[in-house]
Amino acid sequence: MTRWLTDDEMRAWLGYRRLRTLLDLQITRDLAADSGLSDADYDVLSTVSDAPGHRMRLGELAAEIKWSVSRLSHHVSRMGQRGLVTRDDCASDGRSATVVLTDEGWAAIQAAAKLHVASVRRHFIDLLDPADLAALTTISGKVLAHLEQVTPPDPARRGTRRHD
Amino acid sequence: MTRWLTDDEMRAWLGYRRLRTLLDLQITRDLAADSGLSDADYDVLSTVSDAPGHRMRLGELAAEIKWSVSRLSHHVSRMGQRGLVTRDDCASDGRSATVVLTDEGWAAIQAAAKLHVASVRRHFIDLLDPADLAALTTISGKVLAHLEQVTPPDPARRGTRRHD
DNA sequence: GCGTCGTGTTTGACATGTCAAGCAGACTGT
DNA sequence: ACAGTCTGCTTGACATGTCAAACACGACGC
Repeated sequence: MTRWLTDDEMRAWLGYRRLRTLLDLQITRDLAADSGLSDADYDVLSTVSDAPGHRMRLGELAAEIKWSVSRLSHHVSRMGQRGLVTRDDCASDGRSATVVLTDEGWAAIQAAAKLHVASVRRHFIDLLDPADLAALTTISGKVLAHLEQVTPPDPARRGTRRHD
Repeated sequence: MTRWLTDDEMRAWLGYRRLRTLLDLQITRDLAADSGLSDADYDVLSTVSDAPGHRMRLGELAAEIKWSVSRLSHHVSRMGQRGLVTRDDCASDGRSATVVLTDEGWAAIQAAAKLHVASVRRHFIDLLDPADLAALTTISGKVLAHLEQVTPPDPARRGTRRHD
């Protein structure tokens, strides 16, 4: 009844799983050793630093990096204690909170980015040739097109079935 | 000085990151909804169930699934409370602990496996054609060959430089 | 035999993530 | 204008992961 994975399929799947485990581990380690930041810190800092004024609404930021709002709120508090960001009350909407990079946060992400790119190159990008990169982009494109239907990207369009 | 990522490289890297985030999220959700297991539970159960006698030394299991021993020890305790596994003292070496599947654990992984494979097919494998799968296997092969040098697979061969 | 060290595992304190309330500012209809 | 509801965020209780210390057995040298 069940269609099990063929050998080729299994190799691809296990390869992905193992890649994911080891690559993330290595990148995380490098980041911590090089810059004293966690993956989480890096995602927040780099995303906010791309936004105009180095500031971003909390909810938007959460959506962008696919975190729960609650997780982000907790994490921003911790980053606040370390002086990397501050919260700012938005003028137009009293409920909303805005995450703002401090000078220290901006310095941290600038310093980290160079080393992070080097790490990504060393352990991933530079190991692959252009055909590999193209294939990877194709693959993630196909899968993401599917997943972004299944996982409601907006609070809107809710009734999507999860099993088909 | 720093070699930033080209557009193609950036697309490939961000694609991978986003794929990793969303695919894992979806697979985890399905697993929890279908079988009441976490990813962590599934990794432990499926690995132990492949071992002869449905039993495995704690340290070996940890190495196999790339967890810290401590994490596994904690997690085995929790799984023990849920009746999925037990600890068994090894006869030959008094220090060592062995993780053994209970009948309930065996039943759980058998039931979960079918649904998990279906989920993996639905959200990943069946979206890709044979060329994609082959490319993925190539890519993970290249990267893992590198990473398994960098990350000491054994407690032996320690002095490996992390930056080269 | 018996200190000493190495190895495999457990434990406790703490960091991080999740889930379900709680809360306060904004919208809506009357 | 104000009761009810919605929305965006915060909070607290709890689950999970990490790190370093403790532990307990085994192996080795004397």
